[in-house]
Amino acid sequence: MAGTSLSTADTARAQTPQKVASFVETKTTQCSFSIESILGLEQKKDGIPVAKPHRPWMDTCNNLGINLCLPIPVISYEIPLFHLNPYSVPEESVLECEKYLSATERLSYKRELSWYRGRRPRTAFTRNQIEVLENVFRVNAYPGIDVREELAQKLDLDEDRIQIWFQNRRAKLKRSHRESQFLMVKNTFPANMID
Amino acid sequence: MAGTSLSTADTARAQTPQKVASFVETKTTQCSFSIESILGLEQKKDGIPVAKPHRPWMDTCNNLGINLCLPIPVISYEIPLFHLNPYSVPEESVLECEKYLSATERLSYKRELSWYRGRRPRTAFTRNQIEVLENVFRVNAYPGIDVREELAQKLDLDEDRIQIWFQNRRAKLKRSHRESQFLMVKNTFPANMID
DNA sequence: TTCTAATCTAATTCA
DNA sequence: TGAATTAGATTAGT
Repeated sequence: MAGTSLSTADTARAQTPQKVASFVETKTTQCSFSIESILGLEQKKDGIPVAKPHRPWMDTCNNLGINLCLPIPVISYEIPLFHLNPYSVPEESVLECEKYLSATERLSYKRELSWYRGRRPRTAFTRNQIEVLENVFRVNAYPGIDVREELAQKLDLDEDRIQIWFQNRRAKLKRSHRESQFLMVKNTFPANMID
Repeated sequence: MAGTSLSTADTARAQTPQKVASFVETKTTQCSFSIESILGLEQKKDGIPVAKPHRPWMDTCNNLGINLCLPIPVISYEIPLFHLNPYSVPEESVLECEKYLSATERLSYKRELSWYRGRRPRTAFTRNQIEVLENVFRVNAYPGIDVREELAQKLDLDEDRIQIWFQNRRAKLKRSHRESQFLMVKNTFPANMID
């Protein structure tokens, strides 16, 4: 059944199982490592190609009996099956079905599913919320708990969301600064030095 | 240059001067502004309607003198003009020039244009590179920095490209899983229930 | 058109 | 607190 999910491109690539060796041979010049060493590094898990998914939040949630009240019976019936192995299972496979839901149902369903997955549903800030947050950010990129609380109340958001938003906003600012600095340096030199 | 980190989208959002009241009054240490004053500062710029082409990457690039050494003289002449207002520039008009370029010139020009726009030129992985990446992916979908670095060296790619490739590959896997699950659900129930 | 590289952001982990 | 990283959603190039 899983095979049907693979695109033709994937299927085509899957037809060439053991050709890594040939590649390595052609690249003998700088071969101080072997693919085998990499492959050997991670032992597979029942054929599941995931060694270290780094998803700690799954640990605390994969034993909960959630989704008892999903809006659609069909789906509430399926989800417990997904529970068995979160890694090999498409957690959002059901999202495909959303097409057949009303807007309200879809939202509520998405929320349930996200919670089931152990991940906070992605917050969709409104235009106005972003606007206020940006304006505050221009003046103070490190608002204290009091400001955050006040913003939370005014914008009808959890204080946690405010906190996270500012963290990411600062990260974004830093990143852009870094990049512009980098480009600036780059541009002080002729193109043939960088290209 | 902090201002340049804000996209035009941010500017565009600044059009709902709402009352967020004076929450700052409760806090006196960090910031002595009121939200109103902050919002008041951002009453749109001049009369510019600010259309939004959604090019966030421009944030870090629209103030830099790039393309000082374009490979094609004709175009290197043109691009600095675009610089003045990247958002109001009709890219199609630039593409017009392509008709007068050879294939090689066109390619190199496109690359420069991408670079100018602040987007990295799309990397074209070779067959061998894809093959190795796929083989590693089957065993470990979440390679650490060490494996990525090693792959980068072996495949003559930036580590960043490796990282991005695995991200996109995981997304693709998820997508295909999602689809197969959807088909499974669909096949489990009569068509009239979901279609 | 399809596939996918590149980008952006919300969320999370860890030092 | 911030850097690194993940998922997920888009954008856009081939």
